[in-house]
Amino acid sequence: MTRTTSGAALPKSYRPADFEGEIYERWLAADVFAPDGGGSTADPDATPFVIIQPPPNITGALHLGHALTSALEDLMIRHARMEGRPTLWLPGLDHASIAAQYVLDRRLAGEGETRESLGRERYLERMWAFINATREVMLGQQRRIGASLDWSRLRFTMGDQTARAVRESFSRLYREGLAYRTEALVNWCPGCRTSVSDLEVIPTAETGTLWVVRYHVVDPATGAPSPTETVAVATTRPETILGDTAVAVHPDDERYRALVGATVRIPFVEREVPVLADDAVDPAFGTGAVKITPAHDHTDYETGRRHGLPMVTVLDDEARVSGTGTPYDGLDRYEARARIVADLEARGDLVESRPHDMLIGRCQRSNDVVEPRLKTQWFIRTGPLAEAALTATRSGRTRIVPRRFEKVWESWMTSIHDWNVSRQLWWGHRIPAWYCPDGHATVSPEEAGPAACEACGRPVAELTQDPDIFDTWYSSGLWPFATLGWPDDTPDLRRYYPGSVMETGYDIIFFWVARMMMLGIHFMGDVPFETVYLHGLVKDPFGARMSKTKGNVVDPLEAISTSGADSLRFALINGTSPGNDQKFRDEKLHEARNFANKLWNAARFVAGARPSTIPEAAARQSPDPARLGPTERWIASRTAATVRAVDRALAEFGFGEVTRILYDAIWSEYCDWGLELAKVRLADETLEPEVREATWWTLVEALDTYLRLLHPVMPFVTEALWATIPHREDDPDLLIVARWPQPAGRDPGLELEVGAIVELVRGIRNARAEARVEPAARLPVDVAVPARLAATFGALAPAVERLARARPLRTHPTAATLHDRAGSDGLAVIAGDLEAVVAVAPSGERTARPDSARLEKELAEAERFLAAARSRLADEAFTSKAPRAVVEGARTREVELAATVARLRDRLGRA
RNA sequence: GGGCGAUUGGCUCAGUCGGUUAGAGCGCGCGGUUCACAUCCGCGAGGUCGCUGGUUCGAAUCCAGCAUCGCCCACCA
Repeated sequence: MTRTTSGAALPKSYRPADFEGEIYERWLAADVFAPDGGGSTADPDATPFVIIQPPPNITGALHLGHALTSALEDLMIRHARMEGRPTLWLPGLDHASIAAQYVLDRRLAGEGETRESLGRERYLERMWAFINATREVMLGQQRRIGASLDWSRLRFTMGDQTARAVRESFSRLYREGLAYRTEALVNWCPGCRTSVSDLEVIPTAETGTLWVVRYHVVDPATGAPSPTETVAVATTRPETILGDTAVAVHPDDERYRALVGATVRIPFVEREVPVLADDAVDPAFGTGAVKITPAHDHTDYETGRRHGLPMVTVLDDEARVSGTGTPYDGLDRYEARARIVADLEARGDLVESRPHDMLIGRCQRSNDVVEPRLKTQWFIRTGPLAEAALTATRSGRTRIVPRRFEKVWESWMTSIHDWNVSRQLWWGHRIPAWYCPDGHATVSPEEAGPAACEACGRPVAELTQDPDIFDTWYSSGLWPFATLGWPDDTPDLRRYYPGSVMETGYDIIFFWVARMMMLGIHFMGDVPFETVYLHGLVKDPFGARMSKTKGNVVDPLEAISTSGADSLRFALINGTSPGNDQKFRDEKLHEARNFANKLWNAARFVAGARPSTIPEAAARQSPDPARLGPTERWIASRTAATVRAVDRALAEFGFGEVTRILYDAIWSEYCDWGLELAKVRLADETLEPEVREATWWTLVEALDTYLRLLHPVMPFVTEALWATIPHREDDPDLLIVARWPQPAGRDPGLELEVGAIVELVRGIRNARAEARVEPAARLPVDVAVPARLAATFGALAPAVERLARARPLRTHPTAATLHDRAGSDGLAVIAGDLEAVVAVAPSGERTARPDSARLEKELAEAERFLAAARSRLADEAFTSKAPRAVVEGARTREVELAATVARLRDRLGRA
């Protein structure tokens, strides 16, 4: 097989839209995404690297958060792939019960239909039609951003495989006593007409009303309510009065001590209920006496259970008053509330009403006010599961990045409640529980249900399946192993479980990460992933959450079409750190696009700079070590430094650091100095052709390395550019499966020497600019070059001539000979121990120096630093206690500064 | 009420296992048709690193307290 450059000239302009799609197709055709794909170059014996991604909801379009997730996960997977590890990143979609039904219901409403009018079967048909239309959109968006997902393993959480896993896992939990069915107070959303988990209830700060209501104490003698003896209670929901079954006070509350044990009459329902003492009552709030509605309030429910109170349900599924035997039956909760308040006032039992700031629980999906209700539902006992999950994080088996979230994790996991998994919806996995007319429940992993009732043996035909479905997060929690074939013992499951990194936003740590951990450990006997990497949220430029209603969303596809997927990826990753939110602005996108453009042009330059002695389709060569000058060695050394820095950042999940390092290295080092210095070498006809060839191969080598390093962040442009440079013998055809660079040796001494010369060039440019020299003018420059820099300076002199526009450039052994020869008319430049004079006026009148202001400033600064260095060195505490290297550094620094100060004073004519 | 995070030049952000002179992009000022790039090049201005105190030879970095903003958790009706 031939390994050659394509030789095709790059288009002049960087236009990502012209090649990104085509490159993705090439990756697909080469079959390089799957760990066992035909184009994989992975070492089959290496430890696989597996990314667990949150499958996006099938209903929505991708937003920037998805784009960030894809960018980060793709970065990790590409890096691991280039390291030669088999990599698995399994794509999928989540069926999102509530979200999907919410969307479809609204659509149906537009057609004058409802869930009920269609019926379960036709409704689900509509749902499948709906999601089949959206799924391609969702998957297409991930392709656009360049995600190298293994499409051969695509999974949907409503697929048959997941359905089996759901039934099997739940049956096991039931048999193990970890799943149980009971009547309990659940969060009921009247809009969605389903229960929701605690996590899906959003506490919302609102100003409501606090009503103080008087209940009449029943006279034990007459059995009638006393007209005068009353107890006042405070409530924000007067309609729940109808469900009151007690009044509670704090046991230590002197005001009410005598009342404990008494009976009060609840208005309207005329129910007689006890006054009892309970620690949960806060004597300082309201009147210090609280009405207890066990069937409609979480706190009251607990109180009710402690005291064995009756639980009276007074609201139906749509939050209408029901079954109270009062005229309020059938009224909506808020209408009933208004009537009840009015009627209380009429009776003279309304003591007061005042505005009250409080937290109201609203449904995450529909925003309706959630109503606690008693329902018979399935729960999962989380205690033992959470304990195992905590053991995993405490032992370090699974670690969380950044670490501060471990604390959040701990506190949540240690105070976790049992998980209500029943949802009164249709779109989702049906709970595999069957009930017989005698009330026995049988849970079966079989789709058709059990053969007969476990308890009484009634045949399945007489059993009825639970109408409810599972909370979406139940199947999501099975994701890391259900997608690999569980409950079957498959090769994939053995090879790719547990996963390496689970990457997601910190906002779903409890929804998803916690559930995967609990279920994964339970069913697989090991954690589902070794590392949890949490990214921050993408906010708008003002720091607000992006939302459709605010109209501040940035569409990733639009960003891609204007700036390219590479730019969007770079923009999202650059300048971010784990777990921290970021504000996204167009400027970030522009910066990223400019960087891609820079890289594009650098590669174009390299391609065009090939010496004519190298054939166009030449095989890749390493530069001949014998022909390398300081320029070439500097480029190689700095490139090696970048490889090490990037490796270090990647090892610490510092992805924002990776982009910063590469941006600086490619732009400020490789382009600004590497290419500029190399240009001079390549154009130098006095050099042997072999030397110029070595220069060019050095540029190719460095460019190759930078393209590899940048590929995980900007896969498209790097792949496109890599195709234009000669490849090594052992390189594959595509960069995506090429090898990650090995760190090469550095040459710190040479880096310092070249660095000094770079500083001199900067100094000369600065002096010229300050003195308003015509930018294009070439001026004679005399430089004093100390012996230790002589060789390097000699080699770089032609470059200094060009970059500092110095002509002629003359060197002198000492500052004394320099000034002797150059006189004192010119602009003085002091850069470390290099000193130069730029001749501005060949025959000038001896007036004030044109550069005295600049030199004075430099002197003042140098003196300030020198004084600081000296005072530090004069401090015995410093010299005795600081590490030797730090003290030595300060000494060196002092010597250098002293020399600089002396030179500057000399130039300024001071002693 | 508990917890977490942020606070660095006009803006957006890096930088903390303490150590030379705190960085970048954008913006700003001056100047540029240098044959890769005006999506560019060169030069420059601009920061007592939120406040107070402590630890230390040395603090943007560690500790304590405070302030402002944001987020998470929590059964004050």
